[in-house]
Amino acid sequence: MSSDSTAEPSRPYHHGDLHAALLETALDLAREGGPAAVSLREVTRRVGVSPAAAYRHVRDREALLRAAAREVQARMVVPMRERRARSDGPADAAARALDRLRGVGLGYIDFALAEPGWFATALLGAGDPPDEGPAHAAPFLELLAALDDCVETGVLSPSRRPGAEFSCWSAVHGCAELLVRGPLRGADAETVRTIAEKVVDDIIAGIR
Amino acid sequence: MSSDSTAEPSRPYHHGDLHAALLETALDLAREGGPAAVSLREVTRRVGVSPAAAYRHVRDREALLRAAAREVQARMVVPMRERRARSDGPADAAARALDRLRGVGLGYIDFALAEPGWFATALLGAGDPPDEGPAHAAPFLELLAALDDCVETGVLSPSRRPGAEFSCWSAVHGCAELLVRGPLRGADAETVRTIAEKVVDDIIAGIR
DNA sequence: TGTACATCAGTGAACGCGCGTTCACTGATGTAC
DNA sequence: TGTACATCAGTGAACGCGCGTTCACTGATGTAC
Repeated sequence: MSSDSTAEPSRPYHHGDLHAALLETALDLAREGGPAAVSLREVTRRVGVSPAAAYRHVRDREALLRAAAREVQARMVVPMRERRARSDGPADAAARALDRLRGVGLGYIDFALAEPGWFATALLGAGDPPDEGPAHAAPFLELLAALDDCVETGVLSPSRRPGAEFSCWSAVHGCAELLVRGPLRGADAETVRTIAEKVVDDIIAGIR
Repeated sequence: MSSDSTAEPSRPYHHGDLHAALLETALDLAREGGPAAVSLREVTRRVGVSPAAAYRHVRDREALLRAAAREVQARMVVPMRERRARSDGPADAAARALDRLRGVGLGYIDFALAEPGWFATALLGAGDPPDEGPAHAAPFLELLAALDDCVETGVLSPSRRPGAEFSCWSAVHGCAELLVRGPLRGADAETVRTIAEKVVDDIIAGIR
């Protein structure tokens, strides 16, 4: 038997883990309506707690939003890694490195298309607080690793490596904005796919 | 002698042209704080008119914001054209076409850096209202013309022309976001310049 | 094992804010005779 | 040229909204004796 009279299972004490619940709910709201939809009042309302309760676990609204952004960045990277793990790709290392780089780019764009609310939130994560490095967001690290892989396998000349991450990130991020918020929002799936692949292939050709 | 007792020069009747004043002030606010800073109350406050007065000239806040966005797009294109008019560039047509394409890309990024508030506003201009075509924003048209010029002068093979505008726009827009709001915001001017040029050159290399 | 106490997570009410939008109005302008 | 009238740009007050944040509090929990 539970120690609770009502049906709620295992709430150690007051709420259990309100901090986690706030973060989870902030993610729900960001997913539905982007960062602007994340308000402390709506978050606490959904969790079933008074607005003031949030302040026991979170400095202010901005801190919660930044935490959510960091979590989104982490989730962005999951499909990229899965794609690579599946890897029914080519056998030789060079072609595989290239395929990986392509996968990072397409994974980024796919994520933006599948989760526009989260995508809009993610940018806020690379914030000013000193505890987080400047450009250490998870998807960016994934890109750096893929590029290094390309250099190691001879796909990319070492002399062309410096700054390549900025070109790749720019093209792929810009493409995502173009398709999600820009003039091409609402294009049909086939067009979207074509454009995404062309942008990724063009920038890879450009940095080589 | 003016017909006015106070020093105000030439106000034909009530305000003169409140519509223009509202738009101009909306642009000021967008410039200072991006689209979120454009509120009808603050606009009318600055113009010195009651909030309700705005509704004689503008359907609602969103309509004013869209009008401002369209105006920003138009202004974005001015420096690009000036740069081209100065044109102390190379003599032969092919190199000049390439230079023009480069100029459009760098002009886009420079504008974003110089006017981040306006830049953030511009995207809202390519809106759903049927009076405006979908992808007919001024900077985009400038890009199309530059690309066509490249094809005509033999810089770009006609077979590679289709879709090239999306690759270029993606790279350049993504770069602007990277530098203005993204992980590289706050980088020193020299770094910024280097990255902007590399991104533009890489994508041009990639589409050829 | 049982009781007194300290802790601190969550409450409820309130603060002050700014927003978009509406409404009946008023008063300056331009127009018809 | 002068007067009555219609127009309609701008007013002022109010509507209802949601927000972030604070405060003194209360009550459930864990702890010391």
